[in-house]
Amino acid sequence: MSIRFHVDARAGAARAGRLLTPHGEVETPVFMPVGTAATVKSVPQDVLEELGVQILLGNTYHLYLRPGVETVRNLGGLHGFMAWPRAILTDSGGFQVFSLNELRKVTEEGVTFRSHLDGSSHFFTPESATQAQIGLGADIIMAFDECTEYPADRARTKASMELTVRWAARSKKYFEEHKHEMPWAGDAHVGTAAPGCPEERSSPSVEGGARLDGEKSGLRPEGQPGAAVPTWTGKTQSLFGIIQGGMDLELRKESAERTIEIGFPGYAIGGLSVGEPRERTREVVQATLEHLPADKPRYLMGVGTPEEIVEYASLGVDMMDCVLPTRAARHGLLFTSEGKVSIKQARYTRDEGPLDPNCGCRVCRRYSRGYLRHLYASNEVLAQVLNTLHNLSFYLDTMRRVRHSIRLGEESRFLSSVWSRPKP
RNA sequence: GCACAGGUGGGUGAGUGGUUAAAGCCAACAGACUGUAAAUCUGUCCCUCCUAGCGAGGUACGAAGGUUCGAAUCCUUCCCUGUGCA
Repeated sequence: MSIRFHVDARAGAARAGRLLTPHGEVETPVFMPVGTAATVKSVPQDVLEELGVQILLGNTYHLYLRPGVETVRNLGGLHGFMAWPRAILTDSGGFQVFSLNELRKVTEEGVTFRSHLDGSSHFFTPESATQAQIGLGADIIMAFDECTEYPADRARTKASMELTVRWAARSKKYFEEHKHEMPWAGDAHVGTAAPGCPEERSSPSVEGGARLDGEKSGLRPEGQPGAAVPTWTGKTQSLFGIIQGGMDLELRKESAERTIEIGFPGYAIGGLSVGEPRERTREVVQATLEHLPADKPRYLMGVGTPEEIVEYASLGVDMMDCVLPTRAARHGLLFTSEGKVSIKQARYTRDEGPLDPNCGCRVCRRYSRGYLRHLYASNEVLAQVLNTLHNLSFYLDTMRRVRHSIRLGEESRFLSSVWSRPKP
């Protein structure tokens, strides 16, 4: 078994559940911080654990270019490499097919990319993208897809969606034939336990239940070098399929049906948040969810604002990821219970209050807005660290409220329950 | 005191007779950011007025005079700064 998913509470269309992965349990609905280059920019992994991050996202394209899949594999796979004991999901590089628009060429066989780092040419196919992801060793990996641009006419959307379906089948075929090659498959490749530390314990486990509320994982005793990765003998990765179809509800349905027919342990809704109006996003999400199996995790890729992730969770989405909290933080935009705060503004220069009076995160407990504004204005790296810490805390806290709310069955008061404080 | 080199908008620094209210960078101010080519990007950034525009006036390149149709740019004197020599 690779992953298991249990829905154990519902509130309207929303569901709360548990996703059991080889690297611990993930409570859903979950927000997954993005750590593209094997790092959630500016936050160390142990702090992410303390924040309660249960699963991280990494990016195949970036890691393939640097440091290279073999390097990561040799250092214990992504888990060992970045010393992250909990779950990881890697994106296939499909999104880069979209975002690196200027530097790519798509054919039936695959995509030719020009590296944004040195201009070198690389050819990605469903097979190679899957192979790379197997090498990286994330718990959940994604089929190689084409994220349809917006706007796109029906013909283009249909062609793109069908290409993604064919690629999904190829990704799965390759995966089934090669999944045993993952870095931590079986006993032979279990990370690299720290020398002289044979009793290094496996940390999160399904039975023990990953402690997600701040307890240290005991990943690596202090002063012990070497990546000690939790072992998960006999466990394998899981490959998720991705639904495309642009803004066309029929094509979304067809994409869902054909992707489900191929068969995956989880399904993602891709191709959204690419510039379309927010109402359309909601509409497409809602319509697409109807065609996804209720017993499989549903992952909405690339969203959203705090309000949006709550809304999508209420529609029945189980997993979401977004660069917004981390990137916006680095750019001085902070999400709070009282709305967005652009901490760079002059009005905060002498503000001695906390960033968010209703937030219990380490940043809000300790620092003033005036100080945060100063750090940002002074271009201090700590500004990025603290800002990211807060935004991530806010997102994670929001999702905790969502889960709690669902478990209480507060379907009618779902949103108000989550936004029990002044709404942004 | 003498000899060089300089004095440009909040800072720095281009510009050496005419699309120059004056490049670029920084600062300042505002905005954007949604499966991360992002510690990034965009806009504003002398004053006043309005019909808000590649609009109208005004002020501005140390100071004062001068040459010229026209000067930040050329000339004169003065003031100031740096360096060297006394």
